[in-house]
Amino acid sequence: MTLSEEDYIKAIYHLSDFNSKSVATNAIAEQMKTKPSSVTDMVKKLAEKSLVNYKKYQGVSLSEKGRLVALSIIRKHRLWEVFLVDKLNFSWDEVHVVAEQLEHIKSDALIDKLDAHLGYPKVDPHGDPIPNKDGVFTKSVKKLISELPVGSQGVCVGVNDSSAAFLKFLDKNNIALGDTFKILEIEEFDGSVTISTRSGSIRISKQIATNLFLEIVDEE
Amino acid sequence: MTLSEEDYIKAIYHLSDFNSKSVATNAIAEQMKTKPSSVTDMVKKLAEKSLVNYKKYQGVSLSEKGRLVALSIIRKHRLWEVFLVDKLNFSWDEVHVVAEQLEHIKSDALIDKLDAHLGYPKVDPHGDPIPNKDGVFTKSVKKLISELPVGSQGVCVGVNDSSAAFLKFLDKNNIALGDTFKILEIEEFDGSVTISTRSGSIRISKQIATNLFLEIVDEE
DNA sequence: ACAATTATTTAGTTTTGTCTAAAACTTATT
DNA sequence: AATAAGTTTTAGACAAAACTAAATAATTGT
Repeated sequence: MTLSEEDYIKAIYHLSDFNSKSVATNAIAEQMKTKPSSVTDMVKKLAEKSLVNYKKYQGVSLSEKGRLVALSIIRKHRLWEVFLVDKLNFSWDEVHVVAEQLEHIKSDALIDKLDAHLGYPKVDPHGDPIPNKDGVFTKSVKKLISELPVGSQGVCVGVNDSSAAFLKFLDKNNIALGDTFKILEIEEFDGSVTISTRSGSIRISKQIATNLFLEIVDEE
Repeated sequence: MTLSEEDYIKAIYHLSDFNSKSVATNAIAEQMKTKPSSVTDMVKKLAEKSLVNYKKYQGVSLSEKGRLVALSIIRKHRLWEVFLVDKLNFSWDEVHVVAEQLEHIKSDALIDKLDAHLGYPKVDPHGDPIPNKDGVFTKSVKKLISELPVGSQGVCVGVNDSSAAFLKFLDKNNIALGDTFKILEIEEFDGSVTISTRSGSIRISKQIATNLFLEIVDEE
């Protein structure tokens, strides 16, 4: 597979909502920052290799084979992201660009050994699940802390309120994107929530709980 | 720089004996497994970008700019090799192919952090020196153990005698390519040599000393 | 010194992935 | 149901990096 083919497969997979539903030529063109005519050409080529299902004017969907290719690229991307954050001390938000390059390195042995070296992680630094060798992975959902039951665990991946004041509060309380939290207790009375963080457990108000998103990986 | 351009620069650097001397079109074609006419085209392009000095029919040499590009690629290649062997437990001889891909990843931050993660290694698993950010590196030489004075230190990189018997002997004595040895003592009487290995020190006969190559990095 | 050999370059194609412009098809609107 | 608007495909071209075949320069042997 060429680099360009891999990028198209990945784009189609993302646009089809991680599923196999049909995607429009224009949508792919926009995603890939290219023109619709170029997309048509490439899609024909991918159809030749039976990586996608394609009928003129009817949109494109990944074949099973194509879906597995997409998942293997995503597996590589997310493992490299874990490596960059855990081992090389990159920050949460710097890793994507580099991982976009690393995901194209061709070596099964490399990925197996990297996986082992990282301790077989289940999620990447953004809380997204890492498919295994066979493309099996747990779905994840993004939810506000206030929507979750006691016992849930996930990676903090975003804020609703991006005001300076709120971000300052998070900083003060040692809460950063990429941190893993577990919900320990929910106070009926005022809706405040006790969560465990790396540095012990803290209680956050309902207001804060409705402004912090966690990425939750379903139990398997 | 494109991938192909980087590969040409690297080939020219190797063919010019890690120097800036002139290299023949045919030699490059052979190294790159391509045709001389393709080389001419690419060399013109590299000359445009003043990465090489080129006059028709006169061969090619790297410019200072080109030499620095070559050294930065080699730096990346060798750092990745150290990573693959030290961190991912690849064996000595499997790493080259993978490193050939990894060396093209574009990110200065990545290489800096990788270097730090590896503890700023001076040599790769084959005993070859790793250039620093500015392209400065210590020259290395390959010598038989029997040619070296007491105190020398280097990485075992090859054998003269590749008979099964000799290789079996090495295995039995826990000597493998990629190991670092130091010469502790040379016995005048019979030319036998005491060397330190990972698992203590051993004495090897003159015959063996004349059949094992070490890669020695000059003191700086 | 000149012919023969070898090395190098030129000229013209090929392939991959892109582009523009025009044509063909769908969908939405009235 | 007809047309307008939007989407997708076709046709023809281009740039990068390769190739083949032919032409030209350099080197070597006698």
